[in-house]
Amino acid sequence: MSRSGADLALLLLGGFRSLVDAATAELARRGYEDVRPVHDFAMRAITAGADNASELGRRLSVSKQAAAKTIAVLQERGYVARDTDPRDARRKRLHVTPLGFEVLRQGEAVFDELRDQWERQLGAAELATLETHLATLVGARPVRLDAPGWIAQDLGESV
Amino acid sequence: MSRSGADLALLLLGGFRSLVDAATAELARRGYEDVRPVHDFAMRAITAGADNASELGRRLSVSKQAAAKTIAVLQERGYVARDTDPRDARRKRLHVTPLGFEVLRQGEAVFDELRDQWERQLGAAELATLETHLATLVGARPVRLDAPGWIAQDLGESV
DNA sequence: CTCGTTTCGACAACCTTGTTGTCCATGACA
DNA sequence: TGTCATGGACAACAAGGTTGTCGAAACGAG
Repeated sequence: MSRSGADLALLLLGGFRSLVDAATAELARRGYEDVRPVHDFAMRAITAGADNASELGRRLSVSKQAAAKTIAVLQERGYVARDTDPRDARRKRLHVTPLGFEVLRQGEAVFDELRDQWERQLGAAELATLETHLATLVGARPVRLDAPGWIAQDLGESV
Repeated sequence: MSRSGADLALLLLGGFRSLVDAATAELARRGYEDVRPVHDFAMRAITAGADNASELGRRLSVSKQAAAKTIAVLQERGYVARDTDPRDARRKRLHVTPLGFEVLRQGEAVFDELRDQWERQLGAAELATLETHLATLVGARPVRLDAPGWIAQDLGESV
């Protein structure tokens, strides 16, 4: 019974959403409400060296204005902080706060737990195979997490 | 090398986006630009019996106002048409036009071609296994395609 | 040293896809 | 007939993104 291509797309989306929805819920349960993937993604980029809004925008493939808005939210929640750069007065150096790191750590743990759960359902070897195959198909293309409503914009067809 | 849970989520998202982006591009190439997944989804629901805005909203788990906006777009493009219901003057009966059906048909074909491509890369049996496993993990939960920016809102963590 | 160019950050206006709230016309029913 | 439910339209607003503009600071060439 060969499934249709549209079904396959739906399966992938469904898998992703299952994971993500569960993770979001668990994070909220642990006291980190309002944590969004974009936030996590941004914090990782900041940790990795994107210490100003313009650079963060570039790394996330988003306009610097959008990056600035994300930063504003993160800052408001206390996940990142900014101070002026003594060497370049135009910049405000960004860094992730201990609280921000805690969110990152917990988020990772939650996702790993979910993966373990799937592993118990499918078996370690099976899940590993599935991952390998997906990796083959997806390739090394970086995944962008931006673009609000992209699901509605890009999801081209038949899904 | 056990991958992390976050990577798994990213793989799923990546797979989905690969498919969808390719399909959108191909559809555009065939002359159907600006076709969005939501449109396809909505047309299917209309075909399946959601012949008015309120009902469509319910089926798509979206407010009737949002459904009405989608309908307005579809109508403008000529994919659906509306006429008054002779038995209930409050209603405007919806139906998909031949052009709309053509879009649906082509969209399906595009997705199937993409699936075939993956099948050639992985082998029929392997892809079937992958699909079966995903289906197991995802369960029968219907996938909602709504919520603008849900990716940014729900993607909870670590992804 | 000064002038032009580039870069950062902020502000404003606008788009898109949702959401609620409100309202009227119509239909269903007691 | 009077009351209540429903469909559709309109308005106001939210979230996330975009582009355009602009001032301040830095850099580099004369």
